[in-house]
Amino acid sequence: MTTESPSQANGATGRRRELLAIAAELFADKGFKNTTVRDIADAAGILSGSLYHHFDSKESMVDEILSSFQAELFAAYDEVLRSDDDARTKIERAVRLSFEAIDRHRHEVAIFQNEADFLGQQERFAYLAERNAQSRDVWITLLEDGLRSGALRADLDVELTYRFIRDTVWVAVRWYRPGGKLTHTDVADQYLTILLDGIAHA
Amino acid sequence: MTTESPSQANGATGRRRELLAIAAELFADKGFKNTTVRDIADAAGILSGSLYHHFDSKESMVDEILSSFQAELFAAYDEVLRSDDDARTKIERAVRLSFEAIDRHRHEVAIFQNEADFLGQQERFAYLAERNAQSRDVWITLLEDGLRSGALRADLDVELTYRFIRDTVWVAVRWYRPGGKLTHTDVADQYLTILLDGIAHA
DNA sequence: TGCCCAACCAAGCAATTGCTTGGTACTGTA
DNA sequence: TACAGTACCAAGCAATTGCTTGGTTGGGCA
Repeated sequence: MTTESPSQANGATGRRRELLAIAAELFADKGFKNTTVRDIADAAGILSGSLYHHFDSKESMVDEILSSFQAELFAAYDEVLRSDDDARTKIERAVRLSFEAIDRHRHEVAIFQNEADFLGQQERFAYLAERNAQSRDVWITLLEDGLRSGALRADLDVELTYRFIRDTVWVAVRWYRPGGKLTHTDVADQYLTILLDGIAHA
Repeated sequence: MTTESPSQANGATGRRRELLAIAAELFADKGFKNTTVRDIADAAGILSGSLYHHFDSKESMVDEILSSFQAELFAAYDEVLRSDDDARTKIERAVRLSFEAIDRHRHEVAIFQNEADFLGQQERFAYLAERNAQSRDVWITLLEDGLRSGALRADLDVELTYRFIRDTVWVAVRWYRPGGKLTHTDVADQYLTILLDGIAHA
């Protein structure tokens, strides 16, 4: 069915990685559906048909991009969850970790942000919805721990707070640029200041 | 050029409004590029070619949807700016006004959120970038007034604070559902609490 | 009764889309 | 030197796309 040899079916080839990186940038900039296989091939300096030597389909490209990124991201979340830091520190770490992910994998984050809803309708991408639920579990756990320990104010709506944090953190991928004036740490510092203590004068 | 009679060229026809509402829902759900004229026509119960009796092109549909919404939204911003409320009240009003816009025009907001970057590249949609700059001006003004008056803490990065607020408010369109358990006022209340005073226990 | 006109249909065209097929150039290995 | 395997090209197909064209329907008005 596939033209890959067994030894390379895991995508370890250098050329595969290159092509996936090129595709990821285009998917992030123009959207998955709005990026053609000819766009990708042009950017790679080959003909569109040649892409099918490396990949089964355009879908399998975005699949590989998203699933490998998600695996890495959730490994990081798990480490925070399992640490013995106090509740507030865990929340801080989870926020910093997310901005760092934007810094290191902006294309992947952007694709997930823009295409998850649409792709998630297909069975092949059902794991996207699962990962979303998993992410929610992480945050709800962290926030409820914060409430219990007294680190967070008691009148918070945990579900809404989770949504606000998630939205603000991940949508930053739209404007954050690695190598720009602000580092991901700068952004995380400022956001944590506002999130924890508010913008109003004390 | 167009098949419209002079008396209906402004889009006041009932049928035009219906078709635009149908198109707006589809554009919001599936994306502009990913919605075909046949999708729109099917949802309206007509054939795709019949759409061109009402509109010049698919682009002119999304143009009409976005430009009329933007006009309404910025009229509301202007009213807040020109009021003689204090800085903190103005910020609160601007936030509430935005959640209310999501409640009343979710399709339009969603389209603007998802397609502005892509559409804005075309000259026809240059006004989207202008509106964006205009919105930034409004918020930067409000925040700087807040700093000057002492309502806001002095160590804020105004530009970053603006981005956090803008992102959190508008991305709520992804999960807020009119008629659901939470009203737009509930959401605004909770967000303003967090934004102004933070989530940490005092 | 005759006419107008908004609203729509039926059919199809040209461009673009994802993908397929059969073949070629080059490289490393036995 | 023969062979295997990677990476690619050249050409094109079937489906889908936005949009066009010429014609039909039915209600309102003089």
